Amino acid sequence: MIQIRLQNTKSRRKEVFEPIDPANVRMYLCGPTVYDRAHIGNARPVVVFDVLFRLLRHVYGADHVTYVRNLTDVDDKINAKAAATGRPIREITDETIAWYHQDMAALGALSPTHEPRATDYIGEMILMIEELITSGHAYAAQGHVLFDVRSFPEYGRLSGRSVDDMIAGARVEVAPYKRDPMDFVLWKPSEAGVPGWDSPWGHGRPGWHIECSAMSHALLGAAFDIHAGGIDLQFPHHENEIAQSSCAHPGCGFARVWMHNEMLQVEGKKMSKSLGNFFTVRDLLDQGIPGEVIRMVYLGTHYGKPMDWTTDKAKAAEATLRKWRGLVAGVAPARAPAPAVVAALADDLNTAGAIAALHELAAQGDLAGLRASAALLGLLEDAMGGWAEVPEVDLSDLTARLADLRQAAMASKDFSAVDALKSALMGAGVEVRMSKAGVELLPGPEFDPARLEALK
RNA sequence: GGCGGGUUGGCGGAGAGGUUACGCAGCGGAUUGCAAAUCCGUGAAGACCGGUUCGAUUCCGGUACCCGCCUCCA
Repeated sequence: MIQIRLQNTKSRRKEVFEPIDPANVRMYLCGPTVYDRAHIGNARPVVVFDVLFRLLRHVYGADHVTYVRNLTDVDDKINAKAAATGRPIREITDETIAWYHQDMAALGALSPTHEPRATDYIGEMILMIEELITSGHAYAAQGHVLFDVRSFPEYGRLSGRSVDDMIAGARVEVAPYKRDPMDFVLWKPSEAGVPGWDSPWGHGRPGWHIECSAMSHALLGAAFDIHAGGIDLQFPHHENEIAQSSCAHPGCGFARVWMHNEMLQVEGKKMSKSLGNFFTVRDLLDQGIPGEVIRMVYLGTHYGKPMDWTTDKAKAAEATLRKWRGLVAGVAPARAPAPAVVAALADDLNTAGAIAALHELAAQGDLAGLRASAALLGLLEDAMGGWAEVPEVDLSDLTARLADLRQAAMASKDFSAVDALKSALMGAGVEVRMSKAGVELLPGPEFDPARLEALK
């Protein structure tokens, strides 16, 4: 059995991964709030932990891994969008979910085993909140239910801070009904026009954090293996999840390993709408950057480090993928990925190291191995290769013409006509290869048939 | 203010206490009418200051700078 080691945010250490049940390895990833297109920062954890999913399936068997990624379809941002556009909430969330599925599929992310929608688990959330009240970890006040952070001594452990530290320097929402400023909302009242459900505390809706606690419990149980997400979620979201789940199901342990990916920048700066460097995945796809290329760029940086999205990287990734796709075309994948690639991924998901190992395979000419290994990273798969296909064109006439011109030039020593045709061909994106053996023309990535017409 | 991450050759980006990362670009060569593609070869690094060590870019401490979270945002 391959030993997987993962950096656990909870212990701040790289630990040997030992599943609770090797026959059912369980992971949970915090998914999107569905009010708008996913931006490229949202997509990083999806791609990174898709590789983890693939690795776990490889090691424990495809039928022995359960991957849950939720869809948050109840949220004030969604409400705001509905109010601003006058559209029904369900229409907005359904549309956004469809976009999300398209965009993540374009990045080669496998579908999770389960994709629960928060609104389908309101009952479970209410039940969990009732348990928390009963056990003294939560209290109702003025239509709200709040989690009592002082009732959970470990609160703050994941993010390495104490409640007192946080209050000292933080801007916290002061509300008269809170016992402690750090107490957070489990349930809040819904005014007219805002989605709400009947509950023991009146008509209302859940707070943000409780959904993940309720859904992970429903689908993965009180204890599971891996909980992942962006580092920005470490506090407060994951901290609050731990508090809720640990108190609702004492002694179960909740998630064993917490994994967090670092943030993404664009050309060295924080991505933000105000800087004008804000991109959705769809923006990049529409610019003609293939999903596989975006994926390759993501995997070129270890997930634990900040990643910089640059157009240079996209170009480099595209060139590499094009080269590899050319090499493996028509080659059947080996039965198993190369040990070096598996070893790199098993070492805390070292995707950059794995890509280096792919380069080695390519250099050694182990194309079957390259293909099988790349698949573990979700690369070089048939389904994603459409972008790299060169158009089928008959260039035999032009090949013959160039060959004849060259033949004549060899005798006359005047190559001007040959060079003229050559540069015209290159201008049309045709790769021109001339050797002693003869002339060869190949459509390149920039191939433009329209420009070729002019040569006829 | 509190918590956390980062700083590696021209660029991107890993591992490892002592032995080539790797890729791109560059340079030299083969090949070519010239190129392209391909192949061979090659220079180049680890923010700064201390400590541990026979030896550190790798471990420890400090400094500087950058970034993130603590607040709706990933």
